[in-house]
Amino acid sequence: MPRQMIKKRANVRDVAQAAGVSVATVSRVMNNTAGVSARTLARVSAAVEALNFVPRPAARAINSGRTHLVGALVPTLDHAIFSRFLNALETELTLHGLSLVVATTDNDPERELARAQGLLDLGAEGLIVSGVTRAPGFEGLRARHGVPVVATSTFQPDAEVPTIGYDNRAAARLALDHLWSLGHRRIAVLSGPVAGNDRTHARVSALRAAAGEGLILSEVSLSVAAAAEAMSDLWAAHPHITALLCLSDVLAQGALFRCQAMGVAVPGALSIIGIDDLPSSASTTPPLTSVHLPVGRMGQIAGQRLARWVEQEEPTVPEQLSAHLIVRQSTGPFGGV
Amino acid sequence: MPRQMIKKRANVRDVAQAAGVSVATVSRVMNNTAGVSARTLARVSAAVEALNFVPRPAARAINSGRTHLVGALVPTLDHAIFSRFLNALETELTLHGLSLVVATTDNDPERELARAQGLLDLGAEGLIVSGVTRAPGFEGLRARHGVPVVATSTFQPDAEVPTIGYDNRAAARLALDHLWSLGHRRIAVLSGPVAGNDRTHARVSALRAAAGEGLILSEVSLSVAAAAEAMSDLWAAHPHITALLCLSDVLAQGALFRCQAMGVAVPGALSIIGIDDLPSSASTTPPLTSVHLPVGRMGQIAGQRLARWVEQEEPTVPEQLSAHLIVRQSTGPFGGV
DNA sequence: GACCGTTTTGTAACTAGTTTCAAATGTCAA
DNA sequence: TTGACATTTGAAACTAGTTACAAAACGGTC
Repeated sequence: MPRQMIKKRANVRDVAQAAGVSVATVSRVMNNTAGVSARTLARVSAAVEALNFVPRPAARAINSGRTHLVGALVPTLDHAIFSRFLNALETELTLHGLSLVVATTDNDPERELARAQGLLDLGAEGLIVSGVTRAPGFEGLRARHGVPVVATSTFQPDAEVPTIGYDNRAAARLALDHLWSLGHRRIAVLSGPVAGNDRTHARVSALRAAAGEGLILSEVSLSVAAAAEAMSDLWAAHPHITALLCLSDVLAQGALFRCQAMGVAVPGALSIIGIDDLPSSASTTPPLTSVHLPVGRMGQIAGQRLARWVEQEEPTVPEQLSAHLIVRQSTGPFGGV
Repeated sequence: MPRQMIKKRANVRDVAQAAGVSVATVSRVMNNTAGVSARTLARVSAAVEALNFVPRPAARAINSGRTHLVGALVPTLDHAIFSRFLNALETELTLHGLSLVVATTDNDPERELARAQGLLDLGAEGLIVSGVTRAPGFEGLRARHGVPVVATSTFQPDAEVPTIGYDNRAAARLALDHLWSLGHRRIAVLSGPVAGNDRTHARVSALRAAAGEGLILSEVSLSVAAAAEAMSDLWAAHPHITALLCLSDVLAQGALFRCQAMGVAVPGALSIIGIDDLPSSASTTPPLTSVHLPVGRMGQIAGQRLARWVEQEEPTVPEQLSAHLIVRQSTGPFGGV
C-alpha cells in the first residue's frame, strides 16, 4: 500500500515534493502572494489538487497568532431578545472576518466562568458578555489571556469593562412614568428571575426606588406560560390593580393572553406595558405598549467595537443606546376611556 | 527596557528557562501528565504564574490535529425555532467537549457555501446544516476537508448526507388531516418564503398533492406582522374559508391576533392550525392547535451524533423524529360547536 | 559576453507546542 | 555496596505552516 494511502492528509512538504518546488513556493501559492511565475503556479496548483491539500488552520494560526474567533456568553439562546442580538452580532462580526462561538450560561456566574475558560482555551480573541456581574476569578482569567471583553445589555460607564447597551433603570422608569402619566397608581410588576441577572435586578430596584414599598411584585420564570399563570393569581389576589408593568415583553404577552381568556379588558380594566418591544408585540390584540430596547443595534455596535479592539488593539469606550417608549393600545388612562 | 516587557507573551521555552527545567517537563505540567515530582511541579507552576503563561491553543491543535469546533449553518438566529434548536445543540456539544460556531445563511445556498468555506478554513471538525438543498460545490468542499456533515430539520433517508429530523410532508399532512377530520373543506394555507427553503417547499407540495389545485395559498415573509396583514387580505378575498393552515406557528399567531382584532371568532368562524408548536402557542387565546416539531430533541441528537462521528470517525445514520398533532382550542368542527 | 537590475525560487530559521527515547536519578533488597 | 527496578527528567525530533534572506534565473542593455 503506497504511503499516500496510509498518510492521513497532505502537508506543504508533500505538495512541494510533488510539484518539484520548495515549501516556500507552495506557501506563496496558497496565500496568492505576488511573484510566482505562471508556470510554477500551475504546477503547484496541480499538485494541490492531486494531493487534495488543504492547509491546516491551526498551523497558520501559530504563525499569525490569530484565530479569528470571538466568543459570546449569553444566558440562553432560547429567547427572542438574545437571538435578535446574536443575529446582528454575527452579521457584523462576519463583516470583519471574525467568527462567533456561542456559549450559554443560564445566568449562572460560575458556569459563565467555566464557559469563558473554554472559549479562551479554544483561542477566542475577544469575549462578549451580558451584564456586568462576573464570578470572582473572571477578571483574573481575562487578564491572563489579555483578551478584550465587552459587556452588553446594560450601560454602566463606571464598570470594569466597557458596556454597550441601555440603562435598565431608566428603561423601567420609562414604563412606570408612562403608567403614572395615565393616572395609574395601583400597579403590579411582573418580573423574570432576578437571581444572577443584574439587568432585571436594576429594573426592579429602579421601580422599588420610585414606587416605594407599596409595589406589588411578582417574580416568575421567563416564559409566556408562567406569566399567564401569574396573571391569574395576581388578578385573584389583587383585584384593585389598574395596571401591570412587565419587565419583559414575553411576560407581557403571557399576561395579555390570560386577560383575553379571563375576559379582562385591556386596557379598559387593566393596562399592560412591557419592556423589550419584541416584533410580535406590535401585532397582538391590542398591540402592546412597550419600551423599545435596541438590541439589534447593540449587537451591531458591540461587534464593530470588539472587532476594532481585537484588530487595532485600541480599547473601546462605553456607549449608551437609548431605550424609548412605544405607546400602543394596551395602555390607557386610569378609569377607562 | 527588559526583554520581558518587549516580548508579548511567554512560551514554553521561557517557562522552562525560568523554572530551570526542560520544555518537555513544562509540557508535562501543563497537561498534568503523571510522573512529575512534587518539587518540579511547584517550581514550574511558580514560573507559569510569574510569567503569566497561557499555552496557545493553536500550537496544541497543530499536534493533536483537533480544534474542538463544529459549525452550524442556519438560515437565521432570529426565529424561535432555530434558537431552540441551537440551544439544545450547544448544550449537547458542550457535554462532548465541543464548541459551536454559528453562521447564518438567510436561506441563500451561495451564502451558505461561502460561510461553510469560512467555517472549514477556521478549523471546524464537522458541520450541521438545515435541509438538504446545497449549492453546487458544497459536496466538493466537504470532501476536500473530509469533515462529517449532518443535515437537520428534515428526514430524508436517501439524501447525500445523513438527516436527523422530521418528515415535513407528513407534518403538513397531519395538520391538513386534522382540519379535514373536523369537516373543513374550504381551507386556506399561509406559508413562509419557499425560495431556498426545501422544508417549506416539502410542506407546500404535500398539501398541493393532497388538496389539489383548489388550495388557496398565500406566501408571506416569516413574521407575525406579515401574517396579520395576510389574514386581513385573505378574509377580504375569501370570506367563505372555514379553516386556515399555517406552515409555522409564527404565522398562525399573527393570523390569530388579527382575527381577534377583526372580531372573527376562532374557532367559531375560522379554525387556525400551526406547525412548530412554539412554547407561547399553548398560552394564546384560544391556545393554538399545532403540529409539534421536536426541535430540542433534534438539536440534542444531532449534537450527539456529530460528536460521535467526529470523535470515533464512525458515520451516523439518518434518524426520524416524529412530529405529532397537539389539539388545542383554535380548531373546531366545521359549522361551529 | 559582461554587467545590471528585476523577478523567481530555495534554504533554513522561525512560530509554539507535544512526544519519543534515552539518560539520570532515586529506592529498596540482598 | 551493589544490582534491579521504578521514577523523573532532558535532548532532540516531531507536528505544519510562514517568512527573512540569499541565491539563482531572467531580461535587457552596452
